[in-house]
Formats: sequence, structure tokens, C-alpha cells
Amino acid sequence: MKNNIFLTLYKEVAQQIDAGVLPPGSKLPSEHEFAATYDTSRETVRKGLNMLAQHGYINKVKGKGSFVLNNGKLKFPVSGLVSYKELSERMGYLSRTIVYVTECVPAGEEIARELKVSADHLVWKVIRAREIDNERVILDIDYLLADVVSGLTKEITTDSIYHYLEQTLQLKISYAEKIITVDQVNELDQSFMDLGEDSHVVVVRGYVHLEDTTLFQYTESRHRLDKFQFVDFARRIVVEES
Amino acid sequence: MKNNIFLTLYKEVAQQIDAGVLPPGSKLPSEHEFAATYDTSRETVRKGLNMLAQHGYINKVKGKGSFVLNNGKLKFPVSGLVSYKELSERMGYLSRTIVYVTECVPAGEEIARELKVSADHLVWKVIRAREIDNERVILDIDYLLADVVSGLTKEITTDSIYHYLEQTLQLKISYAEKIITVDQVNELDQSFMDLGEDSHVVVVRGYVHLEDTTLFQYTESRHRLDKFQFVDFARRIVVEES
DNA sequence: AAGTGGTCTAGACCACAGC
DNA sequence: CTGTGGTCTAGACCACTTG
Repeated sequence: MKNNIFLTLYKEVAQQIDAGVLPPGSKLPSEHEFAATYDTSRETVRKGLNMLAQHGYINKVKGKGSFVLNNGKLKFPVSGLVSYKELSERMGYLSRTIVYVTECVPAGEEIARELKVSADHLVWKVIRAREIDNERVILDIDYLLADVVSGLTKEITTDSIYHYLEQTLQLKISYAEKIITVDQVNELDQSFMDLGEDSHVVVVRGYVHLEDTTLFQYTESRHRLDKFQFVDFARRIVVEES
Repeated sequence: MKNNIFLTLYKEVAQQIDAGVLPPGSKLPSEHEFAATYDTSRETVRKGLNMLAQHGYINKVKGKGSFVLNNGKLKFPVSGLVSYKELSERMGYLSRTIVYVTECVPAGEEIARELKVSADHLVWKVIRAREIDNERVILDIDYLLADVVSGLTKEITTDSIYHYLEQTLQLKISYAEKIITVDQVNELDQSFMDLGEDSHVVVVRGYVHLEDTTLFQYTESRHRLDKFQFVDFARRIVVEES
């Protein structure tokens, strides 16, 4: 669809790294060479390469070149905005989604506070359990503003809400804040998850915004302790005092 | 020291947002205006603004402009490579570091595996507890390759290892992989932390690399459940299939 | 000295918002 | 139509690494 040269370069190189065509430690063509093969300018090449570096695919060293990093396979839940469906597909897991609730209700006190609307504001409430190896280890509770999202059905929530929002409703999801904490188990957890003796669950709260900064979704993703893992790739950025 | 225009712009605008001079929701000058006031090109301005956007400071909307986001204050342990000292300074916490161990020893089986060296390879082993409100709630266990890092002392580890590495040793820290899980409490935790009845701790494992991709540090940061919080800012990047 | 990535320029054209 | 951000160009100079 799009013609973005730097995104094309990003995708192609990332794919080659994922596929092992470009093995860890190998040296990429120089920016000048990339500019020639993609028939573009060096600045455009650099946009793509910098994106690869930020996502942990490569490492750039001044005077030497760009090199493939070896973390390609360990990318479990890579940091970022990734939905459960994208994740499980990427990992090839034996997983299943069980939809318990898909209804449109008034927000209520607590959720109204999270979504910064009035308590009688209509929201979609979706409760889903994620099953891995026949155990419900993740409980996802989503609240979406009804005046932004319309026509949710159980079929859609079984598949992927994000896909529906972006493809069908053409919503432009821009960014999200996620907060990870460890909370006491509550009644919902005990009803809808297969917990052992655990007294706690990992809770990932997500606040998802549209391009115009509208907060339209609040999510609680509750994970059994032994099945939770979060992987983060971080570059060191030195910001000295001025 | 440096003359980077885009970094200067980033720092200045970020500071103004942090200080509230640029309140949430307010509109930044256009890229053209920034280019004029900083006497630079628009592409250079864009580098700085994109950096602000990636770090959750602003939101850019095509056709409209750049706007300040309101998450400025909630930045607790923001995702990224930030040391404890930088963090606590930023938050103004009443905190203290207790150094239990600063010694140079053979790596041993387990650590050798993490750092991908032989078991008799010499490493610095540092164990520190982080005290907040008179409770030791974080236990940091660091292993650093001795042939990369030299001359560690208790004074240095009380202050900031990172500062020593970057300022004194001139090491160029490039990136890290972090993995967050929840583990069973072990003997070290019970000895050096003020745990309640908790049976688990949050464990943040960090693998820190230099610019030449050398893995030189393995870190375990073990947090009491009720004091752990991780905040992540994530932009949605759509990478369609080709 | 040659090659590499890091920064920057002074334009250009496009897509999108809003009047 | 004007102003905005998104993409791109064809150079330039610098700092760094390597031979």
C-alpha cells in the first residue's frame, strides 16, 4: 500500500534477521551500499537502520558498521504494543481464548475514573481468559468507550479486538501506557483462572490512546505468576545536564 | 560538551514539559518555527521532536501539530536503561543503599552461563540492598567482567556503578535486555531484604552490553511484590505483511 | 588514506487539518 | 488555500576505525 522506503528496508532486513539469512554477528552492508541498492538517499537508509537498532535487531558502531544482534529468538513478549493474538501467533503456542463477557454497560465508579468519563458513560466490557496447555493462565478485562467503538460481538472479541478497531473501524491507535504491578488475587481471578495456591497475580494495566490523544480503552491483563514474563530491550541514552 | 542541535532541543523541551512550563495539551511551535528559533533545518528539529514522541513527552498529529502529553509526572521506573541512583534522584525518594558485598571472585557455574564465560573467569560480585522508608525492599546483585571493569570499591558501589563505568572508565554502555519474572524467594532475599510473609519476589534480570556488543554485566534486581512497579510507554507501530 | 556511521542542510513534494 | 507534519534528496563535514 504505502511506499515508505525506510519502512520497506526495515521490514526486509528484520525479516532476513528473523529468518536467519542474516545471522547474529554478521555485518550489514554499509549505509552507502544500502542507499545504492534501494536507490535512495543515505538519510532514508539511516531511518530504517535506526529503527532496527531501536528494536534490538542490530547494533551500529561508528567507524565499523552495523551488526546483527543475537537476541532474535528470545523475543518473547517484546516490549511494545502487541496484542495477545499477535503474540501467540508469533510463538506458535497451543492457546485458546475463552470469552466470558461481551456487553455494553455503564462504566461505574472505578472504570469511569480510569477512563476519565462519567460513571453512567457507556462502555464495552470484555472479559476473556487465555488458555495455554489447557490452563487459563491469563485473564484479560477490557473496557472500551462505546461512543468510539461500535458493534462489538463475541466473534470479534474471540478473534482480535485490535484487528477490528484498526481494519474495520479505521481507528488510529497511537500509544499506550502500561503499568506492571503485582496484586492480590480477587474474585474474578478465582472464578475465571486456574490458579494454584497463589495469592497474587501480575497485573498489567494498559491505557490506550488514539491519534488525537483520546483515551478510549482501559485494560487489565492479569497473569498467573509462573506464566508471566516481560522482555524489554533498552538502549542507553545519555542525557547530561546542560 | 557536545553540540548536537537535536539533543539540545530534546533536552530543553523535555525540561520545559517536566517543569510544567509547557502544560499537558498545549501545542508546541511548528517544526518550521522550531527550525527558525534554533537556526537549523527542519529535519534536525524533527529528530528532536521524534525523540520526544518516542519517550512519551509529546504526540505528533499530521496536519495539526505537536501536543504535550499529560503523563509527565507518572514516570516512575520508566522503561529504559536507568540506574537506581538516577531513578531515586529523579523521584526525590528517601532512600539509602546498603552495600553487603563488593568482591572479585571466579564466576562459578551459574553466572558463567549467564555471562557466557568460563566458570573460573574473574568477575566482580556486588550485592546491595535499596532501602526506602527504612525497609530494604530491593536487592541488587551485579556481576561484572573483571577484565572489563577494574578497581571497584565499596565507595563506588555505594554511589553509582554506572557513573564510574561511564565517567572514569570511559566505557560505552550501549544496550541491555531485561527480563521480568516472578520467582520464589531464596536465601539471599531472606537474608538481605525485609520481606513479610511473601513467598515470591519480582526479579528483573538485566544483560548489559557495550558498544561492541560485549556482554559485560549480568544483574538481578529483586523487588518486594508491594514495592514493584514498572511503567512502559509504547507507541503503536504498524508493520503490515509485505 | 579510505571507509564507516553521526550530524546537518536547504530545499522538495505529499497527505492531512481547518478555515 | 494555508499550515501542519511525513517523506525524501543530494549533497556536506565530522569523528571514528582500520589498514
